Amino acid sequence: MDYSVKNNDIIVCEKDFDLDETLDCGQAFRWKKIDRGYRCTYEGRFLNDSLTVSQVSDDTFVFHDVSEEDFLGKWADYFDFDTDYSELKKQFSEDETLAKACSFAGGIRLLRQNSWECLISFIISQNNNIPRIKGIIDRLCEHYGEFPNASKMAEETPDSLSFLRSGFRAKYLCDAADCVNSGTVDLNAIATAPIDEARAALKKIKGVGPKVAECVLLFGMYRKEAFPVDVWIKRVLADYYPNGFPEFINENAGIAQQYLFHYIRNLNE
DNA sequence: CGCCAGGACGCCC
DNA sequence: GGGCGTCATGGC
Repeated sequence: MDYSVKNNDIIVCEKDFDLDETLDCGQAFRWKKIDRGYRCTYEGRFLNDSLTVSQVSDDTFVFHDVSEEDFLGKWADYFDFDTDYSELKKQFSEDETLAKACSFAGGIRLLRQNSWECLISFIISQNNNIPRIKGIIDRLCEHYGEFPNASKMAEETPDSLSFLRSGFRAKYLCDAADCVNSGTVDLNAIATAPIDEARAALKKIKGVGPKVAECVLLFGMYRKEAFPVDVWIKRVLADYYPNGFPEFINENAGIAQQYLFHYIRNLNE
């Protein structure tokens, strides 16, 4: 990653990065499209932080009103600028289907998000659509003035969460808050635990099944080997990989999954 | 009106 | 252990 400081902004030159594809592909739900780019109102990976970022050309990005220290210490990490996606996609492209997926939506990057926020977000995501997921998370943040931590949410009951209009998921959110707040589920420990152990630990939370657990591992714990399988990916696996997913992808299967997901969903458009 | 949305649960056999 | 109805809510 190449960057320079200009007034109060950081100018980043980075290939294989598209803001729309990365911030609106269903891995994060709190980035809002505004006139000059995107804004995350309450928190990115970091409590009570905010950022406005915009893309001004194919490979040029402006991080507005950010100190060099904050950029290097927070946002460069959040946007995974240490990873060479060009090299990654080169590897992926040895596979025919993935080659197509990479050239279709090659600007997606895996965000390094907060694990707790991802847990809550993907519990909300079950049997739901993206606009409504965003709406529920909006109301959650608005209610507290920020994305609430587990301790705050543990004070709630399914009834007191009715303002969310999250339906049957409210009781799941309460259980998640209880588990994390009481220490029954230790997200930091899970983040570095062996992957199967981590999956089992997450699934102790009510409303967390295989798909949600995998999303929390991938999007909230940067476990790149995690591979969320939803109806779309099921379709990809059945149609293009009847003999199984290529093994050389395994350690980065989650990132490959992102390209495939975006590709298959837009295939008919 | 019915159908669907990046699923999980409970119950069935 | 796989198959299926059910679960709230809102957009189309």
